[in-house]
Amino acid sequence: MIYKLEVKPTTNTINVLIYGCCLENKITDALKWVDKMEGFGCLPDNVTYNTILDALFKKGKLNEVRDLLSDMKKQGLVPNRTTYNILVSGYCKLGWLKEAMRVVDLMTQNKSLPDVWTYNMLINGWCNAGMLEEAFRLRKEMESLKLLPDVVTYNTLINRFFELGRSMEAFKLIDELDEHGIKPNAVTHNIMIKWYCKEGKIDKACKIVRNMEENGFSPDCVTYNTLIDANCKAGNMEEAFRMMDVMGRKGLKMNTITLNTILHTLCCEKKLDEAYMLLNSASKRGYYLDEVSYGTLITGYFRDEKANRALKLWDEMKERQIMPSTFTYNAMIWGLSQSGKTEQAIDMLNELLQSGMIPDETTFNTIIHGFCSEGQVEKALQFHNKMVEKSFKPDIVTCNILLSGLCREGMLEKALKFFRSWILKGKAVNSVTYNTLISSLCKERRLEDAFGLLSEMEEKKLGPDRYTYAAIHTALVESGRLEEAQKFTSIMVETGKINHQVVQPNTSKTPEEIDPSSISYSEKINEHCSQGRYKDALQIFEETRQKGITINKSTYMNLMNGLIKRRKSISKAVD
DNA sequence: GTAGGGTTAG
Repeated sequence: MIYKLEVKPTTNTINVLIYGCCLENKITDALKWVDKMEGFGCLPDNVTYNTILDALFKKGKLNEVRDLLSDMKKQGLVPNRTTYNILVSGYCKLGWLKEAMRVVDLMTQNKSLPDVWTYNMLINGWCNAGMLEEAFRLRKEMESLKLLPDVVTYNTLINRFFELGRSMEAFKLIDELDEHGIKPNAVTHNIMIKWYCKEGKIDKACKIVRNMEENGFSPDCVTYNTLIDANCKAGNMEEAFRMMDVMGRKGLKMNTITLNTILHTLCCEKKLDEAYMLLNSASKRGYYLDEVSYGTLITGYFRDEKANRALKLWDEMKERQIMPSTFTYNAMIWGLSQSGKTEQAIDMLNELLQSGMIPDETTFNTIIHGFCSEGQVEKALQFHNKMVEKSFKPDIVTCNILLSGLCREGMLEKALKFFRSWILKGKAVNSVTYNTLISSLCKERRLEDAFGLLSEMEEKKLGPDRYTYAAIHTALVESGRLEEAQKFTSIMVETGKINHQVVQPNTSKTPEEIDPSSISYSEKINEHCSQGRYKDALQIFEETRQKGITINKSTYMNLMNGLIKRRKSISKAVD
């Protein structure tokens, strides 16, 4: 007998569904549910709209954010504090801080006063823009409003100091946490772990993991993903594999980020076929692929000069309804211009704009660079001017790209003119800017002009460095001014601008050289992996461990690949 | 376990 359940979904039920859709990046489905609500006799509320607004903003779909906001108002709903905070967060992530501050004004006018969340997002926004003074000013302001900074405020600032390499100040803030009676949390530990990994001090990072456990936090997916990535980047495949294993044993599921880390590592090792196979089998194994997964492989193909494969993958991604971010558009634009297809790259830019996304500095700089590499400096300049009219703000990178393009095409005078007007506008330059011009002047034997720029560079404390040195030294030698060349060298060495480093030959031995039996073990493991018999592969690996035999790097990669693919069966066994 | 902040991948 079949009973028809007389249960009607409520707004809350559907909100949960919508939230789930957004988590899976299926915003179209989420919007369909909003339309279906009325049929179920319920209406969307603030939670409904806020959920989708946040997802849209996170995907950079600004046009759709505006549309949905007006729909919301048509429904008679008034934005609440969370709505405003979503807007603040969205604008901050785009780096549109003026707009973010405007939303704060708006919320104050509408009596939804900013809270600790609002301030934390603003502080993060200003931190990302590199304006720490403003971030600290906001922290003061929040204190005066009796909004006490919390562990998130501290984590934001600590992380930023680490990212800027100002670790002393970061550690000072960690001490300050304690003084204010705020307990560091798992994120605080993860931030420190990331810092040590970045410094190449993986042993210290592991010490923090132990501290973390002593403080009552168990390492989470972020912790392990950080360690896996750091070990992959350092070439410690054995340790990376071990971390993946530990992660699984602790009942933590590898996720998209773990997968993407391995995909990236495979691409770096030029194992593109294996990366592609992993990408294809991953969704069957219960992973969500995202645009990062595709973008990683697309970049891998472009780097390997397989532009057609890259383009095919781009189409495949679109077919799967996975929407590329500006970052991935930039990767496509970069790849196309590297393959001599800068005009096609411009088509990509138009597609980006049509889909309601916002290009960034990298987008424009990549195209300008593309024209320059094709030797079409005039086109690069035209494009630059056209984009400036459309409110593109050229940065130091734009300047350096154009200068190097002009110099390479022998248009040194035009380059110098551009440089002078750039400085007159009060825009920043760096050592790359000076080195570009100095080496071009040197090549044209205009040594006195080069020296002029050299002293200008020194006045601004931008150098000289080893590139400046090489350019000037070569020019002096080639002009037969040997005495000056020698004098120049000694001054550079004495002032510590350059050092005569002796490159140590790499004497480290491969596992095969240490133990010939490692070859046959590696081969056996590889064979099992290629046939999908990961269990057998792991068993042999266990044998090598017990016998103290080292296997080679590429075999570890195969094992890691296998662990990723086995995820579903592991989690089933645990569940 | 219905919405918003800080940490991991390119």
